[in-house]
Amino acid sequence: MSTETAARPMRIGEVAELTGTTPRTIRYYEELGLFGSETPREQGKHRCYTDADVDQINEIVRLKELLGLSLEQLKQVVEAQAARAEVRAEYRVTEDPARRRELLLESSRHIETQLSLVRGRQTELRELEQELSGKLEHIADKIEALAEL
Amino acid sequence: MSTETAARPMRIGEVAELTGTTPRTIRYYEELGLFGSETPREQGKHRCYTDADVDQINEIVRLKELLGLSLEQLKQVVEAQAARAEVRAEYRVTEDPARRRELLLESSRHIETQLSLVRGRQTELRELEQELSGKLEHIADKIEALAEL
DNA sequence: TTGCTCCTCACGTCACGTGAGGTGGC
DNA sequence: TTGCTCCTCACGTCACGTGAGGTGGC
Repeated sequence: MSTETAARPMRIGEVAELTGTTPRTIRYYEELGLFGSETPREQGKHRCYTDADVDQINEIVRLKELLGLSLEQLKQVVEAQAARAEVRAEYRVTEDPARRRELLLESSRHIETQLSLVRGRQTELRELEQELSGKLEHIADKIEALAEL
Repeated sequence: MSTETAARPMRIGEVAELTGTTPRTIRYYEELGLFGSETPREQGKHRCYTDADVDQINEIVRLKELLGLSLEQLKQVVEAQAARAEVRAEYRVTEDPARRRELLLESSRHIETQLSLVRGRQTELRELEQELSGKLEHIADKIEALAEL
């Protein structure tokens, strides 16, 4: 996603521009716990972000805009992702193929849930598109009929 | 859209169910002027709706949900439609082919604007779908690799 | 040191949700 | 007449916008 070579730290204004949001929105998402301030930052000091944070915010914004998820629902998505990342780290150590398989299957189910939401929206949009192009065609016919007079 | 034979009048609760909204939402849209109460209804009496109102509300809800338009933007869409419907009625009387053509072209432009919004969303959803199915494939590969152990 | 961006309240807004108390119409 | 749905305020909520007044860091 990000083409940065170094993990240059960023401030909130830059992150807002990169994600098409505002500083207020980013602070609000942080307040709701939508992404983690691992390093707890002293009160009053500037927030500091990495490329990974930009990716995270971009994903949140996209799921919100395109699928119409609420921030409460997005929090659950994010928490599920974090939980799987943690377990993944554990299994990388334990090396039990059966449980690794289990974990991978759970990830699949999670992604498939999102995919079905995406496809549902696509279907609705296709229907809307059909209706609109139908209207357009109807108008085109009328214009042609006028030309033949 | 509607399969009713008679134009049976409806009350707000039924309309809410048919459009997947709530009475509150419908009253709010009316308050903002998103659809017209042609017959000005005496204070305190029940609102009365037709199948045409149901269609209108369904369209508003769909544009809002799928394209993410605000109610302010939707009001402009609705007003533009109403304006065109009025002019259309006029031209049905006057019968000037040149002006009819002009009006039809304006309708086309209006619909094309909406179509481009729909297609933009479709592109974004396709990108999201690609990413998600890419992830899914990646996981499937990993599961296969585990099976080969 | 000067500017700019950032900080934290805190109130405003949009799009409704949710009662409270009362009336309409089959 | 009884029930149900509807009515109108009016306050609450979610997802931020928008200042006000002050501090951080290149």
